[in-house]
Amino acid sequence: MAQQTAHASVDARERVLSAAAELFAERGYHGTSVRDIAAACGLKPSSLYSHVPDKSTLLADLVMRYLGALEAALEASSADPGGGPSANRVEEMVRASVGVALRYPREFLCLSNSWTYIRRTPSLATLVARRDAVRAVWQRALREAAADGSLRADVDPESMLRVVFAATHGVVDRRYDEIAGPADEGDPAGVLAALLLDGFRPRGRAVSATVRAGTADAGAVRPGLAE
Amino acid sequence: MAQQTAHASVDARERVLSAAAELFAERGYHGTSVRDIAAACGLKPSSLYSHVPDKSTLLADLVMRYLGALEAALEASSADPGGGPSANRVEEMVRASVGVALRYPREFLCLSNSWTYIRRTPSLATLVARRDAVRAVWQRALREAAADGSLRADVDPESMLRVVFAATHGVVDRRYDEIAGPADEGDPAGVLAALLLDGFRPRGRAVSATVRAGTADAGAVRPGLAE
DNA sequence: GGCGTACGAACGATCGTTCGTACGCCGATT
DNA sequence: AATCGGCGTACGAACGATCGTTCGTACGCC
Repeated sequence: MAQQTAHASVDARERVLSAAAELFAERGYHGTSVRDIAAACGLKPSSLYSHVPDKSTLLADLVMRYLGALEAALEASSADPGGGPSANRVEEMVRASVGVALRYPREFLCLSNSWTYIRRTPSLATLVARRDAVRAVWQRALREAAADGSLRADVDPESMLRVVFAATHGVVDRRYDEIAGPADEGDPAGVLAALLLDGFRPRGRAVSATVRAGTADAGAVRPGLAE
Repeated sequence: MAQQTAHASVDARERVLSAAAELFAERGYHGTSVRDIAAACGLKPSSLYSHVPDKSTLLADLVMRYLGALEAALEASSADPGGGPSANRVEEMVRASVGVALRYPREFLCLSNSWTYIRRTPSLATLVARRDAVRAVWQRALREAAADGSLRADVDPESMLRVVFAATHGVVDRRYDEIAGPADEGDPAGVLAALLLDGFRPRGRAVSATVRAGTADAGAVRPGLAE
């Protein structure tokens, strides 16, 4: 029972990564011990080090993976849309980014919550470079949209970018369930994109086809309140 | 040199609280040791326990203090504004909330980042109750505004509230400096309120008097990029 | 003289990590 | 075809460090 076939090798590392992602996302990097991670994938602590060199490297790898997915999604959505106002491209980018964050919620939370705990290693430099590249793509899109008048020009792009990233966090992080109510079960990416681009006030356009209904009247229910 | 006047007592506890707030905000709860806190206020670790019973209580007290300030600010801004669309009240509440977060940034970050680490004590129940009360105030305001048509009705209030809280975090947390660029130095509360209520796209109204200029053309500068 | 504060020393617990060892599988050797 | 060596993996034990916290003591001020 102790030794299994001894060649699950391929996904053994992956299972460690996955368990670490889950725990880091839920309890934070310093709130998770190596022993916790080992237990979560049915291993003893010392066995982890056959697959991973470090606790810190574990975190760095998760962030690296997320950045890869984000870059891929942004590459598609940030391509020049030909005609049309370039604010539409920004809207696509919001949708894409939130989509990636929802597909890799644990890795996203590792990045946004535990980024600063990654040890100062050569791979950190790579991480920083890729992160800055993502930021550059965003800033270019935002400035272009401000320039052609499809985005408001009275607010600097940095502030907009901040709101985009933070709001994405708000959609993904389950800790907001307790303070703001349950997450949207429909199309969170579309809802957020509509909310950010068009604002809370009514406007001509509406969120795609996902008309939210049945929630505005419940009033006293407040689900997910317990703790 | 060791013993000072022995009656700085009144603010001794306050200095401990303040040092803890600073460190918790910067490195997180589990990333901060009691010895770090002690060193930050020129004390030895054991001396802390003359002023504070627990590390966890320290965190709880900081959150409690923030909730108090938030309640006070919300009480003023969530009062019925008489005439006018009730979306204006929501805008006031955003301004007030961001204002409090900027006045107590460290306590705010303790709340948003380390909330889940507070030990299960009687005082946690109080904390949860007050947090839920704040949420109720927000939800009531959002529903009212949706009902009178001054807020869009195709997005549920929970999603809006999420965006408000998360965006507030985005304005306060310095970690966003690295990923989104430097924070707004003007009137962040007003900018965020305008951004959330009216959206990224141009609209008739503009952010109060703080016309942001000189940033939309710099293009290649990207300050605050280093790491 | 007592109260409030600060301290050094030390507690048990847990932290991340290393080491020596054991064992199943696979390719190469005889 | 049988054998063997080594590689990859898992483990128990233990390392030094650091964790949050307690205790006995010393000292200045009312």
